[in-house]
Amino acid sequence: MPVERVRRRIPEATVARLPIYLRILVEQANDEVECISSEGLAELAGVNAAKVRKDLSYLGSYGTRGVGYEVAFLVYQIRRELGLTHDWPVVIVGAGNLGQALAGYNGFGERGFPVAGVVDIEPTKVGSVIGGVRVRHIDDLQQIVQSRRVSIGVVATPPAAAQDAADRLVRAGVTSILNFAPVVLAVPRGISVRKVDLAVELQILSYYEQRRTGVSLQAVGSNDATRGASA
Amino acid sequence: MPVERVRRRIPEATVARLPIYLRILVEQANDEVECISSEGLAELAGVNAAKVRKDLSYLGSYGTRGVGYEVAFLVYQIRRELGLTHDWPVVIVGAGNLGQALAGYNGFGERGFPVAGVVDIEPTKVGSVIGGVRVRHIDDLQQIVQSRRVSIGVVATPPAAAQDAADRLVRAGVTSILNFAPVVLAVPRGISVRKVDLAVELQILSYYEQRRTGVSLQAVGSNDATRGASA
DNA sequence: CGCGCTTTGTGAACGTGTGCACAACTGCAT
DNA sequence: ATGCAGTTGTGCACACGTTCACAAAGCGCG
Repeated sequence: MPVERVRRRIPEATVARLPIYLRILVEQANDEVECISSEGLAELAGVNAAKVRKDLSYLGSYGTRGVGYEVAFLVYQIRRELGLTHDWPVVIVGAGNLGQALAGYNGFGERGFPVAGVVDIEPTKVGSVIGGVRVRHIDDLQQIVQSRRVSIGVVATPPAAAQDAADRLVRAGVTSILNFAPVVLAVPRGISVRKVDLAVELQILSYYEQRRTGVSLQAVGSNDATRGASA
Repeated sequence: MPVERVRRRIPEATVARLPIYLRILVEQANDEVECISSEGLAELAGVNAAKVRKDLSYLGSYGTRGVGYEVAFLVYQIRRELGLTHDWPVVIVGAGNLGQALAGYNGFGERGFPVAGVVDIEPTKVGSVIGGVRVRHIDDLQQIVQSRRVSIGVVATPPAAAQDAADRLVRAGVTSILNFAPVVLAVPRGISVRKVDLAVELQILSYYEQRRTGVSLQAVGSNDATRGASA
């Protein structure tokens, strides 16, 4: 086997599922489970077993036929592939409702994304402490990004301010943005943007809801959520 | 032309984009724009013009060749298709950080998803008022859902409580769930679930971030976010 | 040591989504 | 009227993602 194989490209759909597998595997490890089959992991992740196997096969052949996958080893491999071997500090722009909730959400830090700073453009918000972090003025953005080596920025501003926030993040040197504002951000080539739009999610649910009650059809859609058989 | 055509199925990918188009079209209407071309809409939405045309064609042939689409009419048609002709009250389970932020976020109500109630299992949280809504005990869930005809529930609890929250929502009569907890929910067939997992989004960004810095490749992935050319 | 049970890894078929390219059509100018 | 410039609607080819189905391979037992 080659010592360090050339970096293979992993399909986007798979990349989006790896974090789910990872979370489940970590839970299993905490429960002292040492080995898991594709079937078992699939059940917990709410997906097809074949999909799990194909997804994991992109990482390499890390399973044992007739046995399954060693949990701890898989955790290590997925972490490695996702670049989670070290922390990624993030900076949050916008100290409103959402920004505060995000800063106060411990899940970020726990999962390797410590909040390096929260900034706002409003002088009245500057100075207050949320989630153990003092809010600073947006003019300090560059300083925070550079001194803390931040490469991920979170936009949690009102819609009208979002593009400006993104521009400032990019200028400060951030190369990935998670956008919570209901706005399509324009960014230079090479900058990754992902967006989370709560209203959009609700509207999608509304579509299927309406469809269900409208006619006697129960075709139900989902992103990649489970439709299990429990209750 | 048939008076009321049988309900055609709209591809999931298209359903996910319609809310984006809708938001942009409403903004355009506010700016007194009366007519827009697929090209123009595509630019604003950060997608391909052919995709816009194909998406809109699922609604029917509502454009005028050589001219474009009448903004107001399109807004009406998309609203109708998404089931946004009436409000969809939502109930939020979990009055922690996130639940409070969601309840206080006006964007929900403005976009047709008024918060019918916030519930928590913790008696100490009950009674406080957030976002103009008084937090009630989770035992009141059924009463809220039925009296206010809620069909959409939002799970904003800690991970360990999420499945229980979902079970209660389903028992109370909710048929769609938006899940913010980092947990794969098991629900009965026929219930729609969508999930928003902040840590997962960050981990996906981490993957591309790592890849970028690791080797000289700039393949950049995104959900359906734009990669515009501005700055 | 060999046999049967289990589970992986993956080729191949299928389904969904994307984007090009162009015919069909509209509206305007002449 | 006629032609021309502009834009839609869509057939088609291709890319991507999912699922099936099965050979290859490990494990344990007699």
